[in-house]
Amino acid sequence: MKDIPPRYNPKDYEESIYSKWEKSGFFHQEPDLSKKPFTIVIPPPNVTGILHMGHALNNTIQDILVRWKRMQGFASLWVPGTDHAGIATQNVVEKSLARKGVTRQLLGREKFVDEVWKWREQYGDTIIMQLKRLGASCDWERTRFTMDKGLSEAVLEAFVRLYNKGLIYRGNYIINWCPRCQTALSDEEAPHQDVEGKLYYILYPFKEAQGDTLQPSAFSLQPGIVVATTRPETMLGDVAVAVNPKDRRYKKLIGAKLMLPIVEKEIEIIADDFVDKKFGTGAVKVTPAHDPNDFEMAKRHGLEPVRIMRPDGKMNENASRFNGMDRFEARKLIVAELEEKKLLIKIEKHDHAVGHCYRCNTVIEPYLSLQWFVKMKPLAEPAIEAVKSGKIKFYPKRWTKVYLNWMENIRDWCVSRQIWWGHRLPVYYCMDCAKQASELKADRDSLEPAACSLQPNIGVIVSKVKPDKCPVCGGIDLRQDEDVLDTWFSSWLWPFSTLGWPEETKDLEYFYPTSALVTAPEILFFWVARMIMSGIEFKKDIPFSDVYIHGTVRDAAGKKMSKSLGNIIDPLEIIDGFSADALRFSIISITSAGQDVFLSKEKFEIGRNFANKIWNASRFVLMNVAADDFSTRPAASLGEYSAPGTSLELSIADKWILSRLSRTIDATTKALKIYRFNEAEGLVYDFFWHDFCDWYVEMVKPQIMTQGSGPEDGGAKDVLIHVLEDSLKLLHPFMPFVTEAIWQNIKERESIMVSKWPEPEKRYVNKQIESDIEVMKEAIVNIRNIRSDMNIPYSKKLTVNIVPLKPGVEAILSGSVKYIKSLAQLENLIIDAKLKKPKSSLSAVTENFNMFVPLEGVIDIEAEKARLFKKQDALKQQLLLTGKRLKDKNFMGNAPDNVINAEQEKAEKIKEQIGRLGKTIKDL
RNA sequence: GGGCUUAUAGCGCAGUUGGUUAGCGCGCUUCCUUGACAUGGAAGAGGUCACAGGUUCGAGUCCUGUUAGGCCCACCA
Repeated sequence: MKDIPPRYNPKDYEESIYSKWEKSGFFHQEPDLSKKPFTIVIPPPNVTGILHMGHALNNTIQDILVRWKRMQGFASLWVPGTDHAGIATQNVVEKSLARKGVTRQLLGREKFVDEVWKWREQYGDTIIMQLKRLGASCDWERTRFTMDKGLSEAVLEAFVRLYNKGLIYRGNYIINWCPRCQTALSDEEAPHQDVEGKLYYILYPFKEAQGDTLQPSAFSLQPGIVVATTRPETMLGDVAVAVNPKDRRYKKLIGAKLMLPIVEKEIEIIADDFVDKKFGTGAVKVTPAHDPNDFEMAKRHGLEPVRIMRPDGKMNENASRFNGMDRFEARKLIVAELEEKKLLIKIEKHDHAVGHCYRCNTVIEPYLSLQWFVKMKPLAEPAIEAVKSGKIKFYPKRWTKVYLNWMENIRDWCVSRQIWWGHRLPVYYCMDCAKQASELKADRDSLEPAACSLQPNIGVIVSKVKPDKCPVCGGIDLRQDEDVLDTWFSSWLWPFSTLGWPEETKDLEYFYPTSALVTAPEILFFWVARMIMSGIEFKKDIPFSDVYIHGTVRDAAGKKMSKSLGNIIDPLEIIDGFSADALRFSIISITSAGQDVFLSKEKFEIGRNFANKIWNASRFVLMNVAADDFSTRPAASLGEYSAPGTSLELSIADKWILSRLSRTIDATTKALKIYRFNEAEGLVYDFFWHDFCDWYVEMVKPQIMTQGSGPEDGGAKDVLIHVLEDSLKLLHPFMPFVTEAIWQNIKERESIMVSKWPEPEKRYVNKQIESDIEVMKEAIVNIRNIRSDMNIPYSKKLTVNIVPLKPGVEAILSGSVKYIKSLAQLENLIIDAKLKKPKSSLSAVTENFNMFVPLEGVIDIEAEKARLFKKQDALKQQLLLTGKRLKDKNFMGNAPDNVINAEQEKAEKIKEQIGRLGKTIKDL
């Protein structure tokens, strides 16, 4: 037997165990027709990312599932990988180039993309390597990247199929534009944030003075109409002012001409139902190129949009003397000018939600531009049905509603991005056709205002490979679209693209649809909903049946962990300081079904302490059971001990722990099935620590340590081995390293990772014995309690008399005399219904029994009495004081009720204590 | 504005379909280095389950309302 240190030192094991698993090929899974598949796909982390606690939680959960299913005999596959994170990665590489004084424009597209690939070669595996430290049992041979050849093929295939089905179109619409990244973003990529803004009230004068009657009655400063806006600079692009047709204040003004200040352009007052009479002044400036509502309104009224900004957020030539100025700078100057001209009526504080770029947090500009969109309604319908019908289930359930609500109000998806890193659109423009249409500009690396009126579909060829010539005119001057696709356009294919789609591979056939998806709520819309739609569209089947959504990891103050807040707890630091098992165990223990997780470093002590407990309990078994026993007395043969007619009857303790084990296996497995990870973990924790260590090991210690191995120990060693092994198996998905370290320590044998998940054994379940043991524990706890009260050390053996009060109790206690004697350190235990209270004895009463502990000769009765009298006197003094206060008119008249109540309660408690002491003294 | 979610011991949280005495971890008090483990063991103190109603034989759990947090969505300029 090896020397086992009394501390579990993770550093001695984690690395070597992981590489052993990897070398043994345990992570790799091929289709295996003799087994059922269990498949999960990793939510592909951003390739620029580093492992944060959200990942740690997410991947721990996935690893628990995969390891559990693997042990249950499933062909358990976990496909890892990363996505290319177009904007984020491009930003990172641009930043590092900037340090060398190089811009991407200087480099040119091709060379820049080369640079990004180089970067990804160097750093792209960081997060994958970090997952290994966590113990993740992914099939690394299958690691995929969204820019891989196969996955890129899938992207083109999907795009072309959707286009041919009429589900992809190109058009001029208001999209979310990030002036810093200089690209369009989807609605999901431009989350709204509340900001403190201002509402500017601006007077637009009538073209001519038209007499007093036409002056708006509420605003008599000058003849004109007052509009309210949060973005005054956009007035340069105004084409009208709109009022509600039912608004009595303005009814007569409809059709009147206004002079747009600063620009000095004539615009008209139009009527539109969209306008809310109650907001602002009830009159809205209409800026179709910079506001989605205004865009729609202008369409209804046949007004041409005027774009006043360039892609970088600076004003353009339509902004006259503000040309070239930053949008916020222009805002200031325009406001100043309006004020000077006395056209600025007032400024109000106005808090509202403004879109921000999810990559760089720049304020989004709603911007009219020519982009590619996916028509979502037709895709959403079957995806809604799949969830409504229960084919796809969310855990916890409540996310179903969130999903359905979003899907039912889904809007088209802008998928083109004006960046270089990503899948270039499989779209080609025929320049000859374009010339004929005269307006088309296939070369659109700058979004000039003229592009607004492009006719979208002339000369457009969508094809996976570049065609030789234009199918319409035969022209050979074809140019590919400069844009790339949204990264999520590749991620949404992940469940099947990683298995080989569009080819019909064996993997795809066997592993698709996958079993479960584990993810954070943040990407429900980005990713989960879209995967469901793409799965049904391209594979004609749902991508997964279960979606488990875990909580968001926050710091102890409830803030989301983020680099900018500096409240990050680095998982790798925790692994180094506490162990991977501690990280895994702790993070699961504080994560109840889908609730957010509040983290602080101390919480990892739970896991570290438990790992150490497992280590030491196992150490005890290993030190007392010969290595041979593990093979010569296999746990599987346990059953025969309890078979009738055998000489080796199991003891009550053995039967009890086997019953508890069996029920723990059952409950744990059930909890895992419904994704209640913390419950499953808690069950094993309680069983192992409190049933097995605190009671069973203590109960069998004497016979294990005094007798040799073999049948004469009454089977306890077999039970000990059996329960330990099953416990380790139950713990393995949660704490893979420590359980494997022990497993390998027991003797040379195969990994616990591929051992069989325990089955509950009905024949061991015995509720009667479980409740009997509770009575025994009650007796022991009561004796210990008296010891504690009287300060009697364990070295002093006691004699205890018990009077059973209920039928059956005598038998129970008589059957466990040896346990009570050893666990409570008794000289003698007398169980007799006719016993009377001996003198100088303390008693305990429960519904099952009366207990007397004679203390004559054990302690110095007189000295103890003296000590208790002294204590009682002190309490009496206290009571007197409290009583005085309660009679004090001054106190009672002035003190608040709660203080008086507290004082009264205190008095009651002291009285009680005095009473108890009095009884003890009398008993002695 | 719509939706979701939370309120249980000093702190952080469990408590599945209503059912004995409401649990766990940390912290606290007292004791113990006993032959697996002080990252441990034993004993203990500590709760009007946010508030107000209601349903029920029975409510921490279900319903309604109130209060206070948190999150997500949303085109009132």
